[in-house]
Amino acid sequence: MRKINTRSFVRATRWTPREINLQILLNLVREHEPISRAELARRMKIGRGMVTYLTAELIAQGALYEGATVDSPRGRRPQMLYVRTHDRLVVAIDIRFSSTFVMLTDFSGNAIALESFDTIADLDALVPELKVRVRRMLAAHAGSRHCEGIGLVVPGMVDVTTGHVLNAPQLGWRNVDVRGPLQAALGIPVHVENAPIACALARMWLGQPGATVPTDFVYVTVSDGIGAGVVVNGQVVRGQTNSAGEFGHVPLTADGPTCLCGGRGCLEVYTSNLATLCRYLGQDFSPETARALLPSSGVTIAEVVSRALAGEQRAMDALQETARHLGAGLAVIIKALSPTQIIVGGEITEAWEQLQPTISRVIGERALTDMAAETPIVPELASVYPRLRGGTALVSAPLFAAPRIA
Amino acid sequence: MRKINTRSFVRATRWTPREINLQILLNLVREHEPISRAELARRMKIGRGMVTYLTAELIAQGALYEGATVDSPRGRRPQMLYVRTHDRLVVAIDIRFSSTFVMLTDFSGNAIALESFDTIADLDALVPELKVRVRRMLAAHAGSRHCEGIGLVVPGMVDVTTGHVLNAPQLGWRNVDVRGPLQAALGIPVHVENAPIACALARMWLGQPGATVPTDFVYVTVSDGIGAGVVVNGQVVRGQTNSAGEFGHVPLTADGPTCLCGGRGCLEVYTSNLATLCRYLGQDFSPETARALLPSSGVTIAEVVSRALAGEQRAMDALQETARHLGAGLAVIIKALSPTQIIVGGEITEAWEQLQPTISRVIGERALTDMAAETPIVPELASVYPRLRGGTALVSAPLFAAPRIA
DNA sequence: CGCGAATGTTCTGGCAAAGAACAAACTCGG
DNA sequence: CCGAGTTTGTTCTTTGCCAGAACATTCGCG
Repeated sequence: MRKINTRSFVRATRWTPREINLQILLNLVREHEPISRAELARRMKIGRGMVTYLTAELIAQGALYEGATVDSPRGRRPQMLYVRTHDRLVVAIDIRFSSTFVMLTDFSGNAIALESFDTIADLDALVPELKVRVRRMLAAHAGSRHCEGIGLVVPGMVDVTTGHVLNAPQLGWRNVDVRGPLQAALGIPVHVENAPIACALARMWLGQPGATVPTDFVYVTVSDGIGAGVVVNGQVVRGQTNSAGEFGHVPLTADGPTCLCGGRGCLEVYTSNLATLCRYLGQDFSPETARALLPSSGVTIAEVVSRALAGEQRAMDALQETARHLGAGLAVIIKALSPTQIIVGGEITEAWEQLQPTISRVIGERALTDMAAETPIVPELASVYPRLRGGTALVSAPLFAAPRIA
Repeated sequence: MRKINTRSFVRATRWTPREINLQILLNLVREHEPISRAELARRMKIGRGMVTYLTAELIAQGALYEGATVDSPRGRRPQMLYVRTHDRLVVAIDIRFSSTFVMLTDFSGNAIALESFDTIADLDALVPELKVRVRRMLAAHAGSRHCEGIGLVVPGMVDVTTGHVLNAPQLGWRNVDVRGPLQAALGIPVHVENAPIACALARMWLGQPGATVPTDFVYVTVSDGIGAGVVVNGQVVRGQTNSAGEFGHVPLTADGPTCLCGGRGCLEVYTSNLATLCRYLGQDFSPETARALLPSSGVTIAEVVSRALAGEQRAMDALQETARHLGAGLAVIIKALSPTQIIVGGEITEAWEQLQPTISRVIGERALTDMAAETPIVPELASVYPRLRGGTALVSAPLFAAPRIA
């Protein structure tokens, strides 16, 4: 039951049913391809004539294409329909604290080329560098295929309507317009988004065909900080100030270590990769020591995880302690939003088999109901490049989204 | 940007634009009444002919009625339209731990009659009692007006699709079907809802005409426990297990007092009325002492508030301590959801002038951004009967909600 | 009383949905 | 090899709503 916002609504016109049904049809093809017109007619409960009419428009637009006919037990052989994805390209860019990744993908997220370079935090230097790399990548691999957009994923708060990065502490950006210059340099539409939200969008829009796609879930990223992308009713929650989902700064204790945010005992000071590293190195966590430790020690979180998997007890203890606190944090999310599942991304998921029991135990101790205790906690390995998949989703998802009506 | 759920979608038909535009028009009248057809045509950017056509249907349905014509500077005098509310009745029922309230209201929430009785937790005794009272109330006050539904507000988790109360600890109800028997006894449609969500719905649907109606907010109820109704994008968030919004059991400290939920240091053990009473009486909080203290001491939260307002320092200290912890809890909500506002309901709002600075200070200390720190925290006094208004909204809101499409 | 201006109603055209009818393409059995 | 049966896909007709123009109504003002 949704309330109509009378200050900002979209009235229905004579073409509204068509828009809606075109979009439903497109999504049905997306999730069931290959699929025939007759099957679409059955699923949508409309006549086959209507399907012919609607698909003709989508084919003319270039959204769908007809494949080969296929065998059937009897009767005329159906002609299969597919979403046109392989010749529509996207450049996904993932800017992280140390490295920036640039990936060329097709519309369904399949990688075509990937490169990376040391992150340049200065925008005036970053934009030309990206321009050269994107141009080169497209020249080398695009061929006749067309690049439909750039998806830029940033570790920080973003206003997606303006494309401004409001606050990205890791890059030192505050209220920076990154979309404008990049779009001007490349002449390709640019979409900017916060990393955890982008990961959530990828999960929602680029799921494996046949997999059940959740519409109410939380994607928690564990890296230098803790972030979360919240999806409710198939829509991302941004909040008034584009700062929804900051579960990383929910306090677990009133008197814990001080966090970068100024608070004490935040989830982040116990479970971020920096916190895990400090714990492994036997240091108390503080923002300063963590930043200092990172380069001087030469140990990375990936190293700690692999040592733990190799049997080093000290590394495993540090990770298990992280898992305990992470379980407490996820329990807060479950109480707040009761999602159908929580997806956890980050390097520590490589040791998921070892950490999952600990996380589940803590959630079980703290959950309010049995059903809540059984909320699936699903890992997503860093090796599938969730952020870059998110960049692709930024460009492709709007073409499949429900039309805004009423 | 919303994803279409291909397993459960509503296809558009030839009548879909009509449904949508009828609903938009109805809501425009609701929020701007009195309003003329010509003004509606301007606001909806459609021809006056279309408005005549649509309003004729709504008038035939009994949703709108025509009022008097009204003066205008020049030209034909417009004929004003109104939503039919005064002769459509609702019985709102608020079941609380000690008392149950029954109120007869019209469709826009105006009270016609109110009575209360000691709560009967036994469903087999409660239903006949309610049957007698509702029948008597309608006979005495309804006249020729028709009662369109009953809105039942319950302190606990509810599955609104089945009308079952999943868990209401204050009443000792677990998975109880309350809608079925009540509907059978009275022959009137019954809607059941959790109290904080009902309060949120009232706020969203029965706001004062002209007031800005929020579509992203959280309603926090402070009574024997702490509950929250969460509204995102104009829709209530229920979560997978109908347990979203349980911010009362978010931990503020890892080693605080034990809560009824089994956890430690929950927001609720610091800020519920029971916790405030314990603090005022100089007792440490525990679930048992709280329940025991309540009847034996003879002091109620309302009494503590009035003593604090009368100048008793001990009472004010107890309330201020509650406000500090409440501020910490609201800061968690702000970080999680970044709502446009938070509404606080409960007896302690009577002392809002004194408590608000404390709450705002704590939020300001903990907020991540300046904008988040300025999130409006709005009190709603218990004297306006927020729960009963919620009961009315349960019945009236579905008739104004956006049609479900795609 | 006539003119302009605004509101509200009626009429006509165009277009998309709905469904029936038709064409196409295949299997299977005799 | 042919026709019956079956399923897919296309075409055609009907229906009903949106859209906009034309028309009717009702007021103020000179």
